[in-house]
Amino acid sequence: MKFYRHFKAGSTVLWSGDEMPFVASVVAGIATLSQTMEDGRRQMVGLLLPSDFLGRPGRAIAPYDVTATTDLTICCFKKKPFEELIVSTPHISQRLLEMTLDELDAAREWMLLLGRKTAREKIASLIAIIARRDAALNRHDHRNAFTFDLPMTREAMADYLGLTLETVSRQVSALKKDGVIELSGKRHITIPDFDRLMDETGDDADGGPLV
Amino acid sequence: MKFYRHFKAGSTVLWSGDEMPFVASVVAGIATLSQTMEDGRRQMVGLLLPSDFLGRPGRAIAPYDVTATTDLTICCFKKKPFEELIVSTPHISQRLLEMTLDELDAAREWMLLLGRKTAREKIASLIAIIARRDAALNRHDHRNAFTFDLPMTREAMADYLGLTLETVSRQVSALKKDGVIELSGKRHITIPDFDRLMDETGDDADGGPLV
DNA sequence: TCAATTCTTTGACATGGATCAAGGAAGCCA
DNA sequence: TGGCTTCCTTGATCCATGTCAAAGAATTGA
Repeated sequence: MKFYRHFKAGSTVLWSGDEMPFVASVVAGIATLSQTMEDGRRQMVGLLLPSDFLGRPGRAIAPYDVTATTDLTICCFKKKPFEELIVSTPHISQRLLEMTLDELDAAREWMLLLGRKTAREKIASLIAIIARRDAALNRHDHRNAFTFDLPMTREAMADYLGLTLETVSRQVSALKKDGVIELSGKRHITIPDFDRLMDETGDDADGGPLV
Repeated sequence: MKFYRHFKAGSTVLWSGDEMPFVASVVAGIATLSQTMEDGRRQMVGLLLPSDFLGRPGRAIAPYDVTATTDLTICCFKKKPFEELIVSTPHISQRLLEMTLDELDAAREWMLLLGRKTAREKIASLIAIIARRDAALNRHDHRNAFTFDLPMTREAMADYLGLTLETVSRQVSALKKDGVIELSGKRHITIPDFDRLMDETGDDADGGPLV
């Protein structure tokens, strides 16, 4: 009923439209959900981190492409027994509800970004989200300068933000030139002043992204 | 524990940041969820139709502006007793989970629209969504020409689609000029050929929006 | 009936980001 | 070591959409 699967960084877990006889939970690594239009335009619509849930009780077909962006381990449950488990164990659907509501909030924050932010604000927002997540994981203090790696290519950033990779590259360079971020290599970022970065995101000082 | 509230079309149900001591269910009418940036840029992030749920167990502060776009009736439950109800009645959180997953799918479809579609595709998509909903409500057949009213102003369409109202107006005029839609007055639309409209949305023939 | 208001259309122009194109830098493996 | 390959940067140019402005419908209320 329960088994593990591993995927190499860059490989595809599921294609949109695939049969999907299980639900799963991310154990380690990062996966993305994305949609692709017929002519190749692609938009990332979700990010799965460890403990996040993949699939949906009562749905047999994957609605999105699922890609491993890092090496990935997921824990799969056959759908039938899982659906029975949900009915018999009320606590599970309550927990699932909590997680889904969090994802919905994240999706809506993201809609504001996609619909209304400038390219520069989009980049600053993404860097702030990643920085904040990293800070939470590693118990850094937001207020001090700190350093982390971007876990994605410029192209993946573009797919996330609804931009082209050229625009991503240009705006990252611009933020660097303006001293908002420091870059060493292509992926390694230092943020000298987190408040300065936040000013560039366009978000209110208070009600920033909920992710 | 349970009480009804009414709102006039155009009035605000809640401001983002408001205290929100209840959860609610839409009984009649349409409400929208939107976010506004400090400089006034606004993005609609959700649409509440009858039977949709508003609020979240375990959250006291509204994260979005909620606006009645038509006359609106909602049925409110005090939060405390509702939270107890969820724990004691497993079926409710299962139902809530279903609804939230549907909203999440809709939000992700919308993210593709916001991030990657052209203005023309956005307008066509919105008209198709409204048309499809109307067809479902009134048991029309998609295949024949049919007619309905846009339930929103050009400005609301712009907030929905991440465009300006001028661009909305221009693209509606363009679709009219090209014979994809017919307009009488500002809001009354006839679709002579639904497939033709679908071609303009940029969506695959099959896996169209799930809403 | 005539303002006054709100909603919408249309035009002229500006611009942010896309597109097209070239080349640099880093990693990989023979 | 050197040549692939992948990823990234930068420049030149174009165009879709935004911005600013004016005026045309439709609706409302006096």
